[in-house]
Amino acid sequence: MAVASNYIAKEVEKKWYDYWMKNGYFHSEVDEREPYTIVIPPPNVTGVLHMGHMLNNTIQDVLIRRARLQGYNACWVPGTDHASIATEAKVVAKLRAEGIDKNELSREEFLKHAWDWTHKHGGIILEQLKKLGASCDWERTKFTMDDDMSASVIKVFVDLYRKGHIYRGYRMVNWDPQAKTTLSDEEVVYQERQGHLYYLQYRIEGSNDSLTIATTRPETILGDTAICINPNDERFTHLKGKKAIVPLCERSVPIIEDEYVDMEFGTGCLKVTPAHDENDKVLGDKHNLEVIDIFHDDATLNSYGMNYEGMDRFEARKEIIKELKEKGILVKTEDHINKVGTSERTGAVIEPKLSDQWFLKMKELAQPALDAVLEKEVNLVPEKFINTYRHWMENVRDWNISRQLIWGQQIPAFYYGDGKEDFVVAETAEEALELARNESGNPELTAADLTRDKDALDTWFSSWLWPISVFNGILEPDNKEINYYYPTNDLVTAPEILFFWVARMIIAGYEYRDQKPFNNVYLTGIVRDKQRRKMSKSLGNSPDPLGLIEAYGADGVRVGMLLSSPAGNDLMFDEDLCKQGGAFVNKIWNSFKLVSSWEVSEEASQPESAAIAIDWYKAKFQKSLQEIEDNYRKYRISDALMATYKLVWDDYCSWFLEMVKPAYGHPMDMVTFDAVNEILENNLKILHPFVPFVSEEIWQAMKERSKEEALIVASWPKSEDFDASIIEDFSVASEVISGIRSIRKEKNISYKDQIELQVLNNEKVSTKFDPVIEKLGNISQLAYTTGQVKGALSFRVKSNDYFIPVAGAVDVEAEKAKLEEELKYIRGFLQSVEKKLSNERFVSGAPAKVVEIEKQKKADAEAKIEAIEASIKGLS
RNA sequence: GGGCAAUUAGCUCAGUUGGUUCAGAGCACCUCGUUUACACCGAGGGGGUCGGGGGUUCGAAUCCCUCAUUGCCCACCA
Repeated sequence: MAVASNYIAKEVEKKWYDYWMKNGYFHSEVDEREPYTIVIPPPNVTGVLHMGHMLNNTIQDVLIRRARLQGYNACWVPGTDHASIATEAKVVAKLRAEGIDKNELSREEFLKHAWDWTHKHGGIILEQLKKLGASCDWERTKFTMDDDMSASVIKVFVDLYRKGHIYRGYRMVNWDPQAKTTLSDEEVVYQERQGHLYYLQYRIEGSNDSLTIATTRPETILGDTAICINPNDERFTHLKGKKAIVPLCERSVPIIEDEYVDMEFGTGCLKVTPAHDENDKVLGDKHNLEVIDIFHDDATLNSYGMNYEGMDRFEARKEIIKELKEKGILVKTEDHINKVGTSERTGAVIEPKLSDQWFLKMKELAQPALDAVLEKEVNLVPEKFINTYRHWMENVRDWNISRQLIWGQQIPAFYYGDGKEDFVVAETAEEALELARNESGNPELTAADLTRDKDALDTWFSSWLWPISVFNGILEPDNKEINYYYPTNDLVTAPEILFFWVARMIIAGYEYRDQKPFNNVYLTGIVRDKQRRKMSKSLGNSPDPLGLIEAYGADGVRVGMLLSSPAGNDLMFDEDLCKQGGAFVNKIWNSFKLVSSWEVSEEASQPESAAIAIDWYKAKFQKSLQEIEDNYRKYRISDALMATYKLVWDDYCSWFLEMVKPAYGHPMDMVTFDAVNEILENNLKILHPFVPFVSEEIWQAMKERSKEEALIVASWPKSEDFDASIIEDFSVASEVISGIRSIRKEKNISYKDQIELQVLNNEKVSTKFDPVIEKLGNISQLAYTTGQVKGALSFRVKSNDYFIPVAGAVDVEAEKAKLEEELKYIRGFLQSVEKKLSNERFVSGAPAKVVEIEKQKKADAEAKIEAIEASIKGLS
């Protein structure tokens, strides 16, 4: 078969991806084989591929391809997430650019725009994954807003409500004023910002006295409903029971006492704003304080803002500071670093806000999920995340699941009256009406009397069902797919979403399947740049993944990603790694070109060197295979790759192929050729998970190949016992060859010129690899000698001396000096061993085995010294 | 403030229960090299008192204490 002379990744990769797709190799159906399942962490439907996805999905593809080769029914379910807040924000921005205000649209109209947007931009990311080589079962592609997925979410909501796990409550929540929705605690990112601490003077009612409080948010004084002091603070005893006047709005508020107040901080006086601070809310509840919310939903001031009404909170802060300064109320200003909560999605500064929201009680639900991880039912890789997981699960707080958004599953709660509690929860409007009639005692209610809750559910409230709902296990809990594929095997994701997603999937798994959702969770690191900065769009430090694939090939990029990514450690991404990956791919390709260039002849007989090489490589392959298997078992993917890399590059290319390479102009014998092809096939199998494209290309181009039609569905090599002694022998032989090389180099003897090699064999053991040494050293004759060879250059391997006669070029003194130096080193070594052995405490304290080893070392050293001394004698 | 990790060659990292092969790998670097696949190559080489200090032990990169530095998570005192 003709083989292209240059490896062009781009053409090759497209060709084989299409071929795999056409033949349905990625597709899985329930059958009698054991399943191996991965569900993809669904990326944002309108997102584009970033380096984190590259890493993540490369690992998943390696795992799934290996499982496929091992004969499992491998199923990798792909899909996307509707990402309610992120997508809705994009749609709102797009509409705004077109001059359309979201608030003027009906729910249905907005949804139509959102779906249009989703259809237009959705799925780009999945197409990008194909370029990477991801062998997902595309026929199973799911979207968290698919009808059945949404139905599952609604069913679960209703079920949890009826079980009493979901409640509606008026709580302090994280409010994103830009998206005008609440966020869960996990969606708030705290950032350190340089701010100020403002000292403000409050008058004491009915006196000329005043007190000073410190605040970082002076605009919130308009919502103050108390001043709080520590009852133990003697500085303020005289203020007890009095009232203070809030500046600007001149409201009279009580001075309350609570030990919560830190006497050391600021002035020891705290202003209490229950509507805008969680801790103040707690104080407010405890002391029955009035709650004054001074903001609109978009964080502009409302009527409590007086003449600042309608002004944005930050603008208002500036103006209020100005006014306070003018009026002499602002006593002083200090720099102060505070942590500001921001929205993970929009970046807006979060405003604590009181509102009616839906919550899921977590404590009880979390227990089985906590136990599962602690008892290693579910393994976290690396294990260090168990601690973090436990800490979170033990302190889990109720989950705010409602969002003031349209894009998402609408909460199935229906209001039938004016009261806060006049609602029912049901999967359908019909059912809701039925329930409402019962609850209200009014059989006259009609569908028109019901109003559905406007809020949508948090996106994670759909993703937490993902491993179940992709197999329709919520709606049809007994269907054959869920029973077959669930629990899945491995989940590969970023540690950032351990709580957002992983923990909640485990919770849902136990609640709805009474079983874990996956056996293992592989937590990848965060992809950072060389300066350890997290890769991000805003920093512009993230390379374009498709550009990398273009430049180095998908195989090259995959190798690059994996070369330095131990589980759980951040990955310092460097494009050079992709370059290295590309070089590896090229090496593989060229080694194949070499093999395919050989002429083969029925008449040729197998050289001894080739037979030995084959025996050796098979043993070496088995040894590496065991290492590789072990690395996979421990999820040390980069180590598995490195072991494969070294086996192929060093052992196969640098040694094996050189050993079996036929002499110039000579054909290769059939026995060797068949063996080389068999070896090549096995190499390709272990390479395939890492470099699927080039390996398939070679597989398909091989002249001699097995019955297996495609590498992607071939069978993983079997582990066998191997002969360790031949590997030992080889390592001696390779040292001998190195010795020959260095002498050739030293004396500038071309490899074209044959040389003689004589061995003074002190152990009287000949090496199996003599024919190999002869071939690779281009030795005309390898002879054994009983004495030192004069007029020759020499080197030593183990206790044997090797001599290469070189006419008139021997520097006896230099040779002698070399040996003397070696002698000196060994004597020093011997001394240290003897010292150890003469130490009574060592001999009696250490295990016999260890003492034995030391004794052996001593004997070896002594033998070596003797041999070298003999050599020196022989020289002169 | 609380908790958890980490600190080994210029870089990224291995080093399982303390003791053969324990000071390693890959890359980078330096020297040399057109030997019939590949310069995305080949052959050699340099480079670390295993963060500092102390302790346990016959013996410590490995166990204990302490200090330093870094990272992450949680909490969020105005």
